[in-house]
Amino acid sequence: MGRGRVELKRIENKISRQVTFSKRRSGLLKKANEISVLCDADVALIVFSTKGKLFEYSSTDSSMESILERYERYSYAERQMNANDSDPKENWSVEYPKLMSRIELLQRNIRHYMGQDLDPLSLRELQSIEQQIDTSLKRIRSRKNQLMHESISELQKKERALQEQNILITKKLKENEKTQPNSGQNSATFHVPPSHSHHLPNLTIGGAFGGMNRDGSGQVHQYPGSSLIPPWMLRHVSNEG
Amino acid sequence: MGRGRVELKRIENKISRQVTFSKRRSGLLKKANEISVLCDADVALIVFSTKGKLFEYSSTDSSMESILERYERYSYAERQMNANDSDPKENWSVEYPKLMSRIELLQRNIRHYMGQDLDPLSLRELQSIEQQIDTSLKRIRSRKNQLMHESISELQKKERALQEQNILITKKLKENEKTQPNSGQNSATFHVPPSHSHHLPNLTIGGAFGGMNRDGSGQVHQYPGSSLIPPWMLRHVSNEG
DNA sequence: AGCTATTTATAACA
DNA sequence: TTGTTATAAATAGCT
Repeated sequence: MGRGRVELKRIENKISRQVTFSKRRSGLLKKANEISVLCDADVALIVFSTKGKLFEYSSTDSSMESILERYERYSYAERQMNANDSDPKENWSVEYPKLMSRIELLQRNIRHYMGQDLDPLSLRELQSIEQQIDTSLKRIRSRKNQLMHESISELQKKERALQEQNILITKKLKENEKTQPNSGQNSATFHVPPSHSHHLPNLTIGGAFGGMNRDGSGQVHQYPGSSLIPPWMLRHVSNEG
Repeated sequence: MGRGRVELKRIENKISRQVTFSKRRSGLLKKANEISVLCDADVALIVFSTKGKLFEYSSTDSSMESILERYERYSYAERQMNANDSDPKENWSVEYPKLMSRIELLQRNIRHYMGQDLDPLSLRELQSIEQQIDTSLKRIRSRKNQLMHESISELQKKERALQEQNILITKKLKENEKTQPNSGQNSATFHVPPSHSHHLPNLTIGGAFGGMNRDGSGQVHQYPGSSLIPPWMLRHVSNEG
């Protein structure tokens, strides 16, 4: 919608990407709100910009947290559909305080890792946490470096492949011009055998660090024709009512 | 958009509400996908229909869970457990999965803060965690410095007090020796060694602690383990006196 | 931030 | 539901 079609791929120009983000974000939030009001649905929407800034929407009657909890419950139940322990109903008076205290402990831990609520801690404890976090930071940075290196290698590999492909195509082009000197420019344009472009697997360059899909499914949420219904949209689409 | 304006309020007709929900839902999901691809954003969208059916979308490189974790980290301060509800015995089957899923989430978070299980995280998520941890580290170091300052001040105060006491006692001793030169060794009972290393004014320990802010700006990057605190200082001294 | 020319989304209808 | 169509909305490219 706008002056000219837009390809469904990362906008490379930083400025226009940012502008588009701003505009579409407000559009998305608006639509999220509309469907929640019009159709009486609970909606939670979380958006992180490239720079890590958070934008969120949640329908009025349920706060974000309660929707997320509901989601967790839903997906946890789904995940645990198979593996069920012995009926925890029987020993709830043992389990419940246990779980609660565990949760409190974990939360306190996390707050400390986030540098919050440090006042009750002694120097010794602070030092211990400091050391732990310092180690984590090194690990995280190391992993980050690794990912970036991998990404760079991948891109370089693609680059080389493309160059080779270019050479091949150029060679073919010249051969064609020699064998069919009469056909002129047209032959050059159309005579690249399509099979060659398929020699190389999926050379999609564009998304920075693209190919780093880590969700394990290997599914790529990208579809050739933007008019088609993308695969992710088919999930959960079934008769409701 | 469509034939006629639409009021932003709940659609009363059940059928058309459902149709609208279905259409708008796919539209919303599509737009969520578009902004994530076009603008390189991380998006998580959760929609519950009136009947409680779940629909979800999350951008490619981050699974839903990891985006929610990131969200939790971001807005951690605001969240609390609703600890004391009605008797948990009644809705144990509701509470249990909730608690378990929460514990899992918290544990995953903690592992990430400890630099473990980083493999499933995307580059962007790693960066987000890195930033968070870096901030935490600064806060923790700042708090540590504050404690050490307090400790030093406290010690200096005590030192001054002891010095004054020392002088007083010495003076008294001399007076006693003048008025009662016979009593001799009695004074040894009250004798405080006058020459301590603490006599020296301006006890600066460790150097660079001056002007350290609570907010972590002006951070000194000390590495744990290398910057040692004198053992006598390790005990948290706030309650002395 | 505003302003259009266009593209999209979708409400009503079939 | 699914498809079609007339229209309302969203927004891409500029300023």
